[in-house]
Amino acid sequence: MHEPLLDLRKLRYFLAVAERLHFGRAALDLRISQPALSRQVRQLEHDIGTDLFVRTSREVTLTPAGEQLLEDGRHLLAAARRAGERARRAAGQDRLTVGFMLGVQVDPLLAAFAAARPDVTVRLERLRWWNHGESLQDGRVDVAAIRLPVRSDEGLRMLTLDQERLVVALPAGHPLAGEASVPVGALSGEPVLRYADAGSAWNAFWTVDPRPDGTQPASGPEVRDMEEILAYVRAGRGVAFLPQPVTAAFRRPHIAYVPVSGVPPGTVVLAWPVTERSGPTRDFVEAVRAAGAG
Amino acid sequence: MHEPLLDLRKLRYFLAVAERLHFGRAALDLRISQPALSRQVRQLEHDIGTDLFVRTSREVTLTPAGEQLLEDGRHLLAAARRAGERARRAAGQDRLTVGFMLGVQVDPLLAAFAAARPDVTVRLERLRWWNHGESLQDGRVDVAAIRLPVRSDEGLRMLTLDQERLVVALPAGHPLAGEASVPVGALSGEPVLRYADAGSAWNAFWTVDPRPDGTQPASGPEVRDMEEILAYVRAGRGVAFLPQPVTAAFRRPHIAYVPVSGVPPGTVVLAWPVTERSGPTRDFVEAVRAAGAG
DNA sequence: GGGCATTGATGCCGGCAGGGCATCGATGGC
DNA sequence: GCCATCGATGCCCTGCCGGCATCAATGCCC
Repeated sequence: MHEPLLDLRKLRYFLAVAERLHFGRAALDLRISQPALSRQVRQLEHDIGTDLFVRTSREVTLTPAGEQLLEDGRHLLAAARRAGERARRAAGQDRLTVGFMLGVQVDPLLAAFAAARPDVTVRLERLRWWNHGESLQDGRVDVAAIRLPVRSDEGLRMLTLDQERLVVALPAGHPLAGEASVPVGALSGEPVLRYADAGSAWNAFWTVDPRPDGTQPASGPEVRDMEEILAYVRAGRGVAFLPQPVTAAFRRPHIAYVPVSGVPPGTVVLAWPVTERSGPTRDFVEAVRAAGAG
Repeated sequence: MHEPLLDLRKLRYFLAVAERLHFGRAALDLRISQPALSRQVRQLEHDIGTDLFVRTSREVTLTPAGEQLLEDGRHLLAAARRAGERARRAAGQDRLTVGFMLGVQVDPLLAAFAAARPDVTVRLERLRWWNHGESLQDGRVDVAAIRLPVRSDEGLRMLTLDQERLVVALPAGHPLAGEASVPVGALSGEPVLRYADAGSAWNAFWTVDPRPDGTQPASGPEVRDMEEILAYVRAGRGVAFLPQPVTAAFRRPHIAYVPVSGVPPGTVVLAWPVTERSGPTRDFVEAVRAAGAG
């Protein structure tokens, strides 16, 4: 009884492959494995009833059907996002969704807003560094407390909330693990763990590059998950930098977090789309601004 | 890592509810259970981030967001179907998908076509009485060997292929089970099993109504599945009419199939959309027509 | 006003799809 | 001719979807 209706998730996978003409790269970007992607695309081809790619082990090409679907699929996906956004928008002015990143304290913000607009119901949504832009743009969240950097093309307005000290994750046995703080230059020989598919801006963030003292980060293994980072660190395969507040969520035996000196702090901002969506959004920003001043 | 992207299956479910404002009816129409439907709609509401219905146990109403999504969703779903169709269409003229219903022999048709157009690759797709129209319209199949009736608004051209004798499924212990054939009038007292959500035309088909001898079919339990039919028949709870060729797929102990006399035969037709899609479609029809004449 | 029918929600379970890891096979490049 | 690249395949495991049974809320009717 199952419907062979077009599946937007598979369509999104297809588009990723079609735009890069490369399964491995597309899989990285989609944050799934290459085999999973291959299979999903195959299934899409079966659902539609025609091949979309010509695959050789050296090259991936679009079939005519693929070309057509690349064109239509982009519009379809955009229309789907718009539909969700418009529905949310129609829901009215008595609700507000606030995004936040791990470790960012939102309760003061919520308290300030609740005082100003007790009539508005607030929902919370956890964001990741790689999806905050999309979430704000398509209206899944109205306003979010996130870490810099943000891409300039994301169309966000921002208000600085806080500064976060940077710490380094070291294995407990590391010579520097006991220090009260460690200058970044002392870590220049250590390979730095990086997220596999971060853009250059986020890569710079994770590796603390450039560094005020001119030292260069050594490139370490690529990871895809915080637990992977911790496993590498514990094994002595590398170190990782992260904002101090997130460490609370990842206290582990054999892992030490040591504040890093000689680097600028990270910045937490309140961000919202330039295309202001709801009255509550503006009120939230204003309430936070006022509370910050007071 | 899961995407909260709009899911078209859930959207289709939502539309069914939104148009009927009734979960139970919509579930019947979608051929899933009411609990499953309720949950899918709930999940859609969670994905989008806002309620779509106001539910009381007496009435279901759309929220403003629901109204909006009803409007946009229809277009989105239509666009999705079109996208699939256009992709198939772009695939070119060297492939043809042939639909068929259970029990219809397609090999002569395929043989005739293979002789005429050996260059075309043929795919087969099994159709059901309740989805053949959609499949032909959105191009999932190019041409299909199906049973009448078809709805006149389905925009199909047709060519008669065959006539099928009607048989009745009886429990093996039934007094008429041993007969070589049974007049339809002899069955007028028996409750007739019917599909739960068939339109009136198909309902008439399953119940053999009206009957040439003027007898009236008695209404029996509604079923949703051929196996349910057989279970009912075996239990003596009712009888069911079906075209003789489909019985081959459902031979079972304790079930007897007896030809029915005094009723017109069923008709198998080759059907294709008036908006002729591919050259191969026309060639297929022509090959079948020619073979039928020969 | 109390039983009853209607209707959507919930608990529980089984099957399957989707994703991950390890590995294979094909294809160019050096 | 070896090797690197890259998509496909085998195997497993988890989570989701759907089904059945049942519950809870709400009008209706006598």
